[in-house]
Amino acid sequence: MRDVARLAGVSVKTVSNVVNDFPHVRAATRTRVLAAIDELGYQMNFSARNLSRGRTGMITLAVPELKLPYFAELTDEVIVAAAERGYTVLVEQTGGVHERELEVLSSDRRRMTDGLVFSPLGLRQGDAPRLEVGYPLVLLGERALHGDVHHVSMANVAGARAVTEHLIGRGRRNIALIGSYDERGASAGSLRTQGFLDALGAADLRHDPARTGHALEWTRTTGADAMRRILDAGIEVDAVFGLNDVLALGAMRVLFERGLRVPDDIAVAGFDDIEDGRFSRPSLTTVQPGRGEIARAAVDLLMDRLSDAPRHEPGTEVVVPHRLVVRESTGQGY
Amino acid sequence: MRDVARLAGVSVKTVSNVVNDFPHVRAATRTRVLAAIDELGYQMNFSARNLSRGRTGMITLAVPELKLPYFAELTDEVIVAAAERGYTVLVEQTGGVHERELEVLSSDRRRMTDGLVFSPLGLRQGDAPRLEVGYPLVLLGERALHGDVHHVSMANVAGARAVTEHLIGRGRRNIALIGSYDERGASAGSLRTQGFLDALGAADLRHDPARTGHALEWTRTTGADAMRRILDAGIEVDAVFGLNDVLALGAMRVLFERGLRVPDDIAVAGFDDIEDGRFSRPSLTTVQPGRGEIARAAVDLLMDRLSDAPRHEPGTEVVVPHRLVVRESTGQGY
DNA sequence: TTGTATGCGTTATCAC
DNA sequence: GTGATAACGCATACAA
Repeated sequence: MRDVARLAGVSVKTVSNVVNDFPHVRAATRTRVLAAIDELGYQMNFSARNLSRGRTGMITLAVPELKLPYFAELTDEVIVAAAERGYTVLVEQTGGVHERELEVLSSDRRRMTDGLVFSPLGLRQGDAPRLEVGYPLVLLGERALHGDVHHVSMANVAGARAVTEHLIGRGRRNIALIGSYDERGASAGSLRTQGFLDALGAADLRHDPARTGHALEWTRTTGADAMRRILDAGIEVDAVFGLNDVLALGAMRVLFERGLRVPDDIAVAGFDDIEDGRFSRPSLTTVQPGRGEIARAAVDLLMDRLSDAPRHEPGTEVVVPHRLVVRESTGQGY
Repeated sequence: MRDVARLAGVSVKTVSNVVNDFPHVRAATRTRVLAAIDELGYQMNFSARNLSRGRTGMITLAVPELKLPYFAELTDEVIVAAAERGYTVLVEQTGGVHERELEVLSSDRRRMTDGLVFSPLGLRQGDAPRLEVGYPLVLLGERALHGDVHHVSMANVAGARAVTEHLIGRGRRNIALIGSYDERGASAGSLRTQGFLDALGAADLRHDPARTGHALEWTRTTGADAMRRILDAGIEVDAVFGLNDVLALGAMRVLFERGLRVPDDIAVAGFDDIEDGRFSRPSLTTVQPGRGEIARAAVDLLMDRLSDAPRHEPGTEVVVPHRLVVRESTGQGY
């Protein structure tokens, strides 16, 4: 930059002004500086700028696992949303493991960025104090965890209730629940379970715990395993609600292996609306949680906290509405 | 850090030495410094370190799209491999668009990191000069593009040939090819197409171009579209080779919609071994390209180029072996 | 509108 | 082994 200044016959300050296009620079001067920059092939040093400014222009996104389609699609959208605002995203994978989630909150790597968008899985009530971090943080999930942190949440209860009501409306009475694990707290799992139970209650149905297939991780494999356990127990089942799509897809695979027809014998529904569900056989009924809006809202909230004049109160919560997507897996047969 | 030094009664340099655990620090001094660090809750400023060291400890990974399962899984593994070596990954999405791929090579965002692992899609022969970048670069794909750049490639030709031979071995003679688009160059598409044609040639079979379903993007949607076009043309087909798994899954979905049985009427195979293929109905025969090894090799090569004493020659190529994975979609029926 | 001087927090180069 | 001091390259008061 010093060289550029010399060549253009101006001071470093002026070059800096041009590069950051400050308002008060004479057109002639600017042209001269730009020419010099071009001639010397000058490129700004970000480390120096970051040191001086005290900011990095990067944010961290922490998700359980990138290979889970929901988080891959979410990350995609967060990257795009951040890019629109001139920010770069650094992706962190926690595996949904409690210890590693806490670690992310205070890790060195996190400190290389200006803020964090965090999609936790294993965080518990007792972890609330750990969320008292000294940097901009936006949580993806329910607000129950901590009052002063920005939250972006999806309509977990309402969505699960809607899809369950849909199953009931299709005449199903013995609905298996795949994926439930920790009923306490405000995890997506417990909230969706809540919505599920609400719908059953409203229809005067009781949920037989034997029709619950637990799954610590939410993957196709664990969904398949849970489905197998339920079928092996010999309990009557005429529908399956997977707490997310991959669980449902894993379950559906097992139904196929056991020679059960979907939806004729057993209807299946999931949650998340990942792309696979549109092409599976049969295609999967699900809840579209508004992934795009979530990503955008999260980045917006973080940008707001990063700005020097935040508009949002601490602990702002944005709830994104859901949409029920009915497909073949709960259809009339095919 | 200055405060820490003062509290510990040592110089800044000594604190720096302790933090970077340099060899020559007396144990007593180290303890004292660590105590001071702890008491003051000192945390190092990365921007300052980066400026001083001239490195950032971050690398960029550029992929077409994160929501494509193959790249999601690849990114996952690259992040893990980089983390093992103390590096953080910054993910860039090119959409596979030529212009944006060129842009990534010289973008400001790229310059925030020490190097680039790049998985191009639309890069052409003529772009070779653009790969003459002044920073460590590792390309994922064939070496044809540029001689002096490190490459990590999968066994595209051999893998495609193996899976095609498998289809022929199952008695299939009229194999449709889904996804071929640009036959020139050394893209994954043209190489896999090559392997496909090699296998046919070796079996004295000819490929009817009418059985080729072009697809610019490789997604489930484009795979489905291509399959529809082939079926609508009324050409005889007893097998389908999707140039990757999502194309094959999209095609399989269409076969299902048309009432064709897989594999009885039409066998289907793909390439990539993404997780979906293990749970699809039927499960998908495919080629496992060694994704984990690719990620690790790429990061290793980049680390080597980043080190002050590189062991590898410029233009080193690592070829990762493939493995054929036979599943239901080419089985004996089910 | 533009220039000068100083600070940002570390690492590196020397002496000691 | 440890300390003083100069870069590192840019931003920002403040002065002109």
